[in-house]
Amino acid sequence: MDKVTSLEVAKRAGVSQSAVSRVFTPGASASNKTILKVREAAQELGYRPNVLARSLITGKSRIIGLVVAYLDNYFYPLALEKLSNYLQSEGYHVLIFMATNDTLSTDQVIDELLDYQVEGIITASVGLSSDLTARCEAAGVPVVLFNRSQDAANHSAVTSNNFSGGKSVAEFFLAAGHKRIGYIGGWEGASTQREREAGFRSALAEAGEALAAHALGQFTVEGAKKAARQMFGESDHPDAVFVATDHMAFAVMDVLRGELNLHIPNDVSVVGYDDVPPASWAAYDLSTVRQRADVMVKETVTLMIEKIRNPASAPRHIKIDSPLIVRSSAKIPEGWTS
Amino acid sequence: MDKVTSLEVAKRAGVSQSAVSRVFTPGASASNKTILKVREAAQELGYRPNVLARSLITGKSRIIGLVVAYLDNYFYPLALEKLSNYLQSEGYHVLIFMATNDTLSTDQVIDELLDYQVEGIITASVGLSSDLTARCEAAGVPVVLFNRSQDAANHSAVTSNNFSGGKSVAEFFLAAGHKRIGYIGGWEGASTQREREAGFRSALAEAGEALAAHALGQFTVEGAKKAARQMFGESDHPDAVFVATDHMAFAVMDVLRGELNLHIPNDVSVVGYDDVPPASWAAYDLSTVRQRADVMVKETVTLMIEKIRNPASAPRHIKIDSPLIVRSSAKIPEGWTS
DNA sequence: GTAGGGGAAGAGCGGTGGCTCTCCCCCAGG
DNA sequence: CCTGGGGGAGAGCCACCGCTCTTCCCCTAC
Repeated sequence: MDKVTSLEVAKRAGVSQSAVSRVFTPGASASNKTILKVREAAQELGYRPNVLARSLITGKSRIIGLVVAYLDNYFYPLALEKLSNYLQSEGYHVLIFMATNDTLSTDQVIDELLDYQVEGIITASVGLSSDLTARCEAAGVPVVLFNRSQDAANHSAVTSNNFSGGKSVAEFFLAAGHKRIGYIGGWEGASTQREREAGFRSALAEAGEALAAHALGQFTVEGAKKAARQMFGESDHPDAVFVATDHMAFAVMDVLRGELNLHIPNDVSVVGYDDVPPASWAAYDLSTVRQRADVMVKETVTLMIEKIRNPASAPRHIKIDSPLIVRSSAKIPEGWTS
Repeated sequence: MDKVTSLEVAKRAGVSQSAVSRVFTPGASASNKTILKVREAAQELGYRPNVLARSLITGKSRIIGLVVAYLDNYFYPLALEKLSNYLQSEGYHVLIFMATNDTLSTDQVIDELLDYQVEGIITASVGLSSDLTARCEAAGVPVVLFNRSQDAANHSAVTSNNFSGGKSVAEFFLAAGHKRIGYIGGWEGASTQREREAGFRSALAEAGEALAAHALGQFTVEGAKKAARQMFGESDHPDAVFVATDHMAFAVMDVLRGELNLHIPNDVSVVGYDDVPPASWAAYDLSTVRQRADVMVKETVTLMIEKIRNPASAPRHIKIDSPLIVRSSAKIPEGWTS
């Protein structure tokens, strides 16, 4: 019933097996007559080349491994969708692996990935041990980090410009006249968290201001709620807060409005980061820094393909500009443009 | 630098290549001494078996193809995450394909999937042409539909019990005393849409009521908004509406509250379907029918594995009970329990 | 006659698995 | 006690999975 091989097609078409192979290999030459005969026989038998067998000999699996940690932040599914589409259009396919965020499981997951002879690995919001990096390097498998960077290691990475993104939020708050400014971050292990905070603090410092309150929400809804309750529980609470991801910002807004009876933006301005779809929904209408997933994905794939074609190419860290999207969750400075 | 083969390991360990193979094959026998020598040599060389080569001869790729259409409904990323995790724990890996919702591209996508010698195909919210079904059948690749069913074809499928889910929403509305009841659906091609509506209508009919308003939102935010504006633009608008997915329900709520100044649930009761995370966020607090993704995934994988082990096993359609989750977006009937 | 296009043949790619062969252990018989 | 034969575990050999690619050869066209 199953498994039609090129040999059977060859027999039926009355040619050699290698002729069949040539017909199905893009760069190869065959006479029109042979092509016709072979295609017809293949059609009749329902033959399609076995990609696995092909990749065994060519050494190219056309598979890209993708390692993802959280899918609960809406940004990642969206990125995944675009990534998969884009790679598909380039003739690659995506083998997906979920990783919890401890290094142990990540390492194991990447080992399994390597077993599948993937041509490259893209990790989304996942850190890599240097040991692992070495193994990928040794196996000649390029790695590109998506939305995460690592200083020490020589990986390629694509992120939004988190530092300048954080900075622009601070400038926005300052221009609106806010004085008590808070920050609710994610998790110290994440480069995105660190850089957003650093950019935010740096712009405050330039203006001679300092952070009035600081907390970490671990990128979770519960963590963010807890941070918000603590930061806004007292009467001298901040009048503006930058939350490191939209996902957490929604939770913060829910606490401010639903539990603490604070009005947004009159009592508190809230700004997030990511610009996931719910940020534009009327119930939140969240001002936020937009991570342009499409651009990030495009750069990631480009970088990946470049490294596959030329393994010696130097690792690069690409930072995508991330514009501030102004909506109604934060006080808008007089005469604010752009 | 790369590509350590079993032969090299064999040389270093001073054994035959097949001995190396045996050490890395679960069921095979080898002496402790050999195992030790081989493991050591493999360690030193960084050897891992080539899964592709293995699957070429065993005929088992341990790859499951996953076809997904929309990742913009939050339900799917969540399901995908669980699915991938669960399959991983069973020793399978997921090759992911995005499909737009026309049959043409789906067919092409599945062809490519078949090229990778996948052992099974799971489609999430995607319909299959019968021609395609036949080809999968012919190739001996089982197909399981996730969150979609197809009457005619003999596929296995796992869905929530959409009919009874829709029914329970109608009963809930009726118990609360609603008289003008509307429905905003998805897209007629989707079995989920049809069954939810059928269940909803059937419970109304049993009570001697009929649908006061009906519209389709195509499962998109824009479509749902348009439907809502149209349905609630006049003064004799419905006082309760069932929206076929949470995703659309949020958009409907935004329009009702933000554009039409209607109060929820005083002026209009809204109930959704899915129970995605934002449904429990305070800004929406949406009453909805819960699709238990974890149970659905578990059943899907179980079914898949059963069909892989025993290709002759009869196709089954498993329906998962879906409870109504009562929150504040709809009037709660007096003395309502469960 | 020579050049060149295109088909056939065969050697792998990195493994697996059946078959054979060896070696060792154990037991029975002299 | 020593020796020989039977049996089983474990290692080696080799064919093969389905395809690509190089080499070689043939046939055609100029």
